[in-house]
Amino acid sequence: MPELPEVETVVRNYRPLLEGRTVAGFTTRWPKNCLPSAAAVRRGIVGRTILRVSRRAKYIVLALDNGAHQLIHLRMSGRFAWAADHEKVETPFVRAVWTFTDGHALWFDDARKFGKIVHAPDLAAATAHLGVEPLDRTFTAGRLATLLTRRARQLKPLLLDQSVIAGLGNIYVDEALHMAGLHPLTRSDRLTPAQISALCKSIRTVLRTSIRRNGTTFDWIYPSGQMQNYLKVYGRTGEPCRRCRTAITYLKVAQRGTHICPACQLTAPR
DNA sequence: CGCCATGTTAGAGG
DNA sequence: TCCTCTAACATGGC
Repeated sequence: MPELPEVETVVRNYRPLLEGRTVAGFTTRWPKNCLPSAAAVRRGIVGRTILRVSRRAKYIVLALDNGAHQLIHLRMSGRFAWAADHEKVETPFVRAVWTFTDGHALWFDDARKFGKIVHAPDLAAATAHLGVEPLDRTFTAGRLATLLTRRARQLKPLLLDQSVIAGLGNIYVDEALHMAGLHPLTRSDRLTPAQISALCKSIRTVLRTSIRRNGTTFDWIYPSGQMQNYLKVYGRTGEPCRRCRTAITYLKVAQRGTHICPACQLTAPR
């Protein structure tokens, strides 16, 4: 389910539910998801009060009252469910449950079991591998130019690399490249300053637009998003480009399904 | 059955 | 050292 806009939407929805609540218990039915271990995750959060809920890249960050943090990554199919006062909400693929001292509960449902729950005594260390936040004010055309030019990589996989830019995923990279008129196989060190500037602007616009629409909804995993109705290329193979009416084509780039308008995104590969 | 999937990472090979 | 590609994780939907 999650790229940056979807995770941001989850954070905004769950912030008022979680902040100020104290964890009474934590159980997991898939211990492999817990890092460094299920015991460490449980010990790290039971008895703690959640002070703040925020987001770093695609991680949901719970700031605890002892200075430690818990990070949750939804990966492909993770989602939260909320149970009011002692209510039973047995979702289909429950992998973990947090219970709170007032009887409420948070459920982590994750069909594919790729999601991660991480105990982080040191938040900075736990997130040190992550690159720049694309919606941060430090993400400028100049900064992007440095990131692109210091390497000679295919543009799309570079934008998906979380250690370079943190938060973009398959949908929004395709959307941003289309908006900027760039082919996903363009070499990262061969963009003109104007193209880099356009790409920077497109990334920020696409992400902000999606957050405004509560993210993209494809299936039961992530309800209530509206961005799927506004996508320009992702999932639109064979349909006409909204700009030039040329049929959207599908290709594989770095093993990921990729959607482009072959007329609007003509920049030379290699 | 075969192929697809909003993510990430380890390992092989050039 | 850097880059690219494959396989793997595990499961559901079409």
